[in-house]
Amino acid sequence: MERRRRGEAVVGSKRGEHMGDIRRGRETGTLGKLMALIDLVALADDPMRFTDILSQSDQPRGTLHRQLSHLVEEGLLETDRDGRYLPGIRLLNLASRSWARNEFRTVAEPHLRLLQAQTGETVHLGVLRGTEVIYLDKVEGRQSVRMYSEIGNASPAYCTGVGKAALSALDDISLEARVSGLQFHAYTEHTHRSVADLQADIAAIRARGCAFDREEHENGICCVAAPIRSDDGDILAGVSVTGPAYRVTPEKLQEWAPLVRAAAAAIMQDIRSRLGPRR
Amino acid sequence: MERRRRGEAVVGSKRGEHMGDIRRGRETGTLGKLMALIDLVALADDPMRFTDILSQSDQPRGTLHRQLSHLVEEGLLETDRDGRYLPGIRLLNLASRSWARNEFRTVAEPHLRLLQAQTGETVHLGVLRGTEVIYLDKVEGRQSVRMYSEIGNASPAYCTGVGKAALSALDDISLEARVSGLQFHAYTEHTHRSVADLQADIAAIRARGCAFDREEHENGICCVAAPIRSDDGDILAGVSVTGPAYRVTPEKLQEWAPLVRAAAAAIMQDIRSRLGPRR
DNA sequence: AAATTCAGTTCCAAATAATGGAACAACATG
DNA sequence: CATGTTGTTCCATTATTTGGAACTGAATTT
Repeated sequence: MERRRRGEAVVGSKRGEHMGDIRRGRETGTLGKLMALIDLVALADDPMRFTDILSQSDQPRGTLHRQLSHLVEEGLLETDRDGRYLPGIRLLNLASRSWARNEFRTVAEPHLRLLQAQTGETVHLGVLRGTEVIYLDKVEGRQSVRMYSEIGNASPAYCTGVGKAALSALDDISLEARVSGLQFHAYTEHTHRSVADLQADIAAIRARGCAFDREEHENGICCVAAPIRSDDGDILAGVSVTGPAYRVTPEKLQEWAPLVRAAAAAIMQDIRSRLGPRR
Repeated sequence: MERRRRGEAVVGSKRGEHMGDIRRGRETGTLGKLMALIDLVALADDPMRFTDILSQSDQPRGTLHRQLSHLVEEGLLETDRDGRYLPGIRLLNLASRSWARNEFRTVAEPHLRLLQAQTGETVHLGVLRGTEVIYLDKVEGRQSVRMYSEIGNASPAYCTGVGKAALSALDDISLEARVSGLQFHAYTEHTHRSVADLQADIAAIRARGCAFDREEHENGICCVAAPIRSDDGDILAGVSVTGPAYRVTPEKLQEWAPLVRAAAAAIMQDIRSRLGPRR
């Protein structure tokens, strides 16, 4: 009668907390199963052999084979010379358009640049998606390392400045709904360990108007972030200034807080006028 | 069973003309139809309303509605506040992984940096896909503008240095197969107008070991590029040095040609040793 | 205010594509 | 050579997608 549920049992295992997604309920049929496969391959640390995928997706061999063939055919996956599966460059191509014309990002960009100029440190823009933050943009200073590696990246909301800031813009009920049942991974000794920890922090963030990340996600990295929210609650995001702990001292964080809040406010103002209210 | 490679007949030459819309959808069943929709939305210059999509995909209303719902559900598309469809950020997220762990790109990266340091101009790495080039990486000098906008971008092979270089690494038969029937769009007054033009250029490129682009794609932009090919022909790509015509004079192009060829050679060598022969 | 168009949504029998089991290659490995 | 491992193909069964039509709801016209 009921076919087995896709996704759930399959994808999550690898690295704890991916998929804070809120897509319980609706099924997307064939597409959902294929996306679960893409996720599986894309999230893996190495190219996957057919058998690896077979063991982690509970599809029968024949079915899986056809599914993968279709994905390869469409360029969403590729095979290396050993026949192992990798994410395909078609994804890159689709993403570049998604990025270049993202309205929110476009509107925010000048403010990110200003904030970068004011602080001299790296500025991030990220949107909340479920309980993860996806970085939409990044403006770096002089010592530019690699850019792309961060854009499009998903990180847990509970241990990043942008993520916590965005969460703080939710009302209590929505917040509770999102974070309850969250798995906390101890990235550093400062990472929040429980929902209670997180909620306490978020109360402080609300009072203060900005979030701090003092080496919660990565040792030696600190940031200040402020929440961005559209009036209709459609956009839930954050902007942050990030840098190495030795440069970004607690005093600096305090000093930058107003600037970051101002940037967030300016972005919200621009959203209001440029993107307009719901028509 | 000899499936045909997709892309060939499809590749739009221009931005505006979203390829044959519903390409031969049947190849990958449901997925193919959905991907055609994503393409449609991603290639459009503006968000599309339901009706816009309806008129350009020959699906019945009910079907289209469900398809779009599924795509939105999976985050591949999004709707703005007017209900119009846009590419979704999930694409960005998937792509960032695709990019960060792309073996070829990773291997090439240090050589791109070296070439950038040697010339001081922007260095590109692109792979050939059908008759388009997709840019995999970019290393810029001082006056860094925006990065992401180029990575993942697809451009016609016939009017870009990287594209022509990559094409030159094909044997005559494969080349003929790819470029015959190609539509030539006159981006500038120097853009090739016909297969014959292109083939003549490619003969020269083969003899010379590198390709020039003297304002063929964009006015005021010139480049030198060299082909990259793996022994098994699996990888077909190119590396280039690009800059504004006033800085990148014909003499400079000549001067850099050996450097670009050397970079390409070094990348090929690394591919040979690092990615190893077919196991 | 009623009528008409337009834009989007829902429904369900019929068409079609996906499924899953099993058999089949192709290649290592003991 | 026997045996296991990995990947591929086939096809009756079954589930999913399809497409036409009917419905909503909002804007525009009469």
